[in-house]
Amino acid sequence: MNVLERVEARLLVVDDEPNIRELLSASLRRSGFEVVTAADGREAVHFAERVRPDLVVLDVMLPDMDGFTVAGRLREMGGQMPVVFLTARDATDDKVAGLRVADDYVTKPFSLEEVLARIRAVLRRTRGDLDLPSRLQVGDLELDEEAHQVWRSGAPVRLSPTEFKLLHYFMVNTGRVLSKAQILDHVWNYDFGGDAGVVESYVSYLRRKVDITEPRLIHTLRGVGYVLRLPRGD
Amino acid sequence: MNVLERVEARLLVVDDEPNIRELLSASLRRSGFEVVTAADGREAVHFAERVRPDLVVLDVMLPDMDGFTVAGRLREMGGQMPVVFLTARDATDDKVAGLRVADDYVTKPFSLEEVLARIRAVLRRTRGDLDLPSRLQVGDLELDEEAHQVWRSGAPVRLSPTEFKLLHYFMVNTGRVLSKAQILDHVWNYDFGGDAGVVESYVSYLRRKVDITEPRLIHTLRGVGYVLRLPRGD
DNA sequence: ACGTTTTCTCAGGAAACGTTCAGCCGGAGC
DNA sequence: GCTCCGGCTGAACGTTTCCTGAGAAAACGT
Repeated sequence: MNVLERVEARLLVVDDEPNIRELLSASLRRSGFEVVTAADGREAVHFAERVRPDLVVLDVMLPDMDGFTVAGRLREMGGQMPVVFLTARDATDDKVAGLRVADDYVTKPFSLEEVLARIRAVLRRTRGDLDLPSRLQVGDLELDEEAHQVWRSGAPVRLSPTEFKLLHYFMVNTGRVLSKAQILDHVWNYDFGGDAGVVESYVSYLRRKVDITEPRLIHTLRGVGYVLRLPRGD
Repeated sequence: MNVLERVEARLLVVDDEPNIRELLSASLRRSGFEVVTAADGREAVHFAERVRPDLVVLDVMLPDMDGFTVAGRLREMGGQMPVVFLTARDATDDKVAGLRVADDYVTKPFSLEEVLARIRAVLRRTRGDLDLPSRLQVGDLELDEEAHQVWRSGAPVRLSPTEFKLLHYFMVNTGRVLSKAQILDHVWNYDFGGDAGVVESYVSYLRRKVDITEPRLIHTLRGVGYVLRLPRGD
């Protein structure tokens, strides 16, 4: 029922920066994953052998060995663990080429929603995991993650990338109150320095595009945050 | 059965200000938690190692080391103790960024109800603790903590943040008489300078919004305080 | 290189909220 | 029955929070 109370899968997170490592593992744990972390390639291989994760989140740049090398070792181990790479946005060509061996990749600085979406998509593909639906629905509002498309009352709605990510975050957390800080942390890149004002703007855009008809789904809770839900009368 | 007679969990409270430390630990003990306190980072790590708390309440600003550093040491210890940070409201950007690795955080000056709510929410998430229900019910009055919503006789009721906190405090203490001073201490921030008159106002607001129908749940005990309960065979 | 889309900031205005206070009410005690 | 006292509530105030439109800068597509 509640995404937060179920272990979706076991993940191995590999990054040498403690901040990124903790940011990711805390957030993934909150989303219901079981998480083991490693700080370099040696540790990564060691833990992968021991805990047999369902998926590995792997930074390309590691102090002791290349991320691709680590990925190779993991493949040699069998068990075909899928890999999601983390890479700098300005990666050089040879690195981009290497990414082809990955099941997916995310560029730094990322947003948590981005990473979560990729992880879920890969798990869906490799495990045929139907517990992770690609289509979300609340009332007559529908969102298809794979098709990257949204409908309200059957009519398609055009959203910008940020608007889409925000709506997706709302729909994954239907019925749960989200503070502006929480939204900022999940939908915007982790290096974003701005304040919560931008969240207000985007909520305003979203309402104009997908919440002009009754019943209203996006509700403001003054001094607390926002929540997406059907009004419950019963 | 009584929340006061059961040890809910073992907590470690870390703050260098003795006032805050005592305020928190006394209140948490009264709520059924087992509490150990520490005044700085060194002590915190030491006690965490010895008593293995289920959760750590950690001030970001400590005399010897940064709260995030302490949190890092705690994670290295394994056992994945969740951390609730305490921070000043006007925290600078880099500190806000650090808060993303926290399981939750509360800004100073806080109210005791706020801290308790966050602690319970985190314990619910990390331990799947169903002894700590997110939904409270007294008669036909219902309150959902997560959804931040209230119903009376099935009909949703809109409450301001203070009204919600006050009702929550009443419902957690159903059947127990609460003095105005007690209510002030728990629901309002600890630096609030006003008098108990504001409690009378808010009880009045609450009655108007959630206690207009029979049977009345909020009762005045002249010269003593208030109590929320079903009338017993009156 | 050009126009378009997207993202973010800012500021005005509107609404909700917190707090105080004064006048009223009703029960308790004399 | 009268007086006190504690409690109730409506009004008023300043403050906070939120919404939205306008605009600048960056990214994007052609």
